[in-house]
Amino acid sequence: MAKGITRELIVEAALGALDDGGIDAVTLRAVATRLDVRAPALYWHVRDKQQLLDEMGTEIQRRVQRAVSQIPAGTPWPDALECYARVLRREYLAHRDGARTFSGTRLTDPELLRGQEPRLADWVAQGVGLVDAMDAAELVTAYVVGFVIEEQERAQSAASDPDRYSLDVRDAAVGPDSPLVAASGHVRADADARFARQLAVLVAGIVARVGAPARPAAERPPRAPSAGAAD
Amino acid sequence: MAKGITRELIVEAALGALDDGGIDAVTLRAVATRLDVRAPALYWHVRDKQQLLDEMGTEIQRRVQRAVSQIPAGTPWPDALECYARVLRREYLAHRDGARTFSGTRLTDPELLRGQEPRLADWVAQGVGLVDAMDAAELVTAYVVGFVIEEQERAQSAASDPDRYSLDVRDAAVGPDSPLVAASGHVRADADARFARQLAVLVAGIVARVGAPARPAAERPPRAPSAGAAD
DNA sequence: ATGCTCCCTTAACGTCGTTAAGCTGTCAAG
DNA sequence: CTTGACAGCTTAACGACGTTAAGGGAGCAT
Repeated sequence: MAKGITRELIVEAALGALDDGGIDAVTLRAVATRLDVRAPALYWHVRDKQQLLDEMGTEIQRRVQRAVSQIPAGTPWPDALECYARVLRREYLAHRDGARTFSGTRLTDPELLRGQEPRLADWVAQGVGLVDAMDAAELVTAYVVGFVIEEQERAQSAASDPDRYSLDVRDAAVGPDSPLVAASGHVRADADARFARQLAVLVAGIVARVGAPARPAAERPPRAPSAGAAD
Repeated sequence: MAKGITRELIVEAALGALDDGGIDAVTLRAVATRLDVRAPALYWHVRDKQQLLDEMGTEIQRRVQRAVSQIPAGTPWPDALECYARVLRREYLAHRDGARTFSGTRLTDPELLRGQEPRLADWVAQGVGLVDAMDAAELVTAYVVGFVIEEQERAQSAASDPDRYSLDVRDAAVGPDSPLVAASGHVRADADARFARQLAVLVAGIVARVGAPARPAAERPPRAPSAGAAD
């Protein structure tokens, strides 16, 4: 890899290190090595490690917004909201420890705030109040963050200690006196199904509060778009 | 502080260090100093730092369960669910970086699993299916985790950099071309009110899905209990 | 007295984020 | 063509971290 470091390359290398070894592997030395450079060189482009982490979170947020901006204007807002949730989960799941690493990061790019305007305008045009729209987005965001944190923690634990989340071990730990707790471990579906179910419940609650959109809803909510395209 | 270290004392000291300086201040040396002991002494009682963190998360979870177990049996499940959410948020907020630190920790005490049995039995007796009950608890848990992570991150950023979340700075960053985004920063209520609103929407969605409980609901959901009492 | 076990100590290793100081190339001004 | 400035990287080093190795000393059973 040739020299000529930029902040974007550093973020990219850091995301690569994250994917390979999780958050503990994102060290300045490791990132620098990926760029064929010594660790202090990074300080020319980045104030400190915290800023690098913020920059990583901001980049992920940019990808989320890029995907969400592909949802056609006029899409009934409950469908758009669900689509946003799926996109957010997908981008978090795409990187090891993604939810822990990227959630609650301070955005470094005001463009990401401005980019919310068209969607917000679309929702208001559909009759959603500003407070309701914010509550809806915040509610869904918080849910996705919490869900994926748990999901990735579980997946990582299962990888490092296969016994940890096996049903047999769980049954033994629970013991014979708690049949419902024991059974609850067995009806646990795969994460995709649970996420879809719970998200539907959540959105239904929001619709009940705000009122269904004026336009007729599409038959099926749109799939999560994959990438690219301007706003 | 006299000698005679125990695992419980270590966890207590670690929680103290967490409150004083946040997650970065929870070092084995700092915890040991609080107990008037050298860092390697901790390794006699704890396998490694990860186990200490797990033990801290487990202790918090124990406190949550202790508080939740005070909700009287027969309480309509939507009220109990809301109460659980408030208790969880309160316990997370009680410690700096609480949500980040305690969420997704591997529980070290199977008693915490068994302790869910009475509540689960109560809900099933009220006509809630097992899958619905798990979805409800998981949904609420994920929401609280995500909400409080954001809440604490914001509070901490505001403390270290007062400009960061001021409305003036935000307005300047957003610029004049995004009136809705700008306005959305101004209608943002305090965290308690937002949490209450969003939680009500969430629980309403779950009730709509599961069906209201057979018994008549109490007029007001019970307050979050404060501490103590056996199961 | 002897040895055993528990609990703690000192010393040290390797790695981390970060800073200081200096080297090297590019490029504009003289 | 020389000179100086400056961007962009280097090596060296600091203190703090998690963790391990080795050993010391109190208490107690033999």
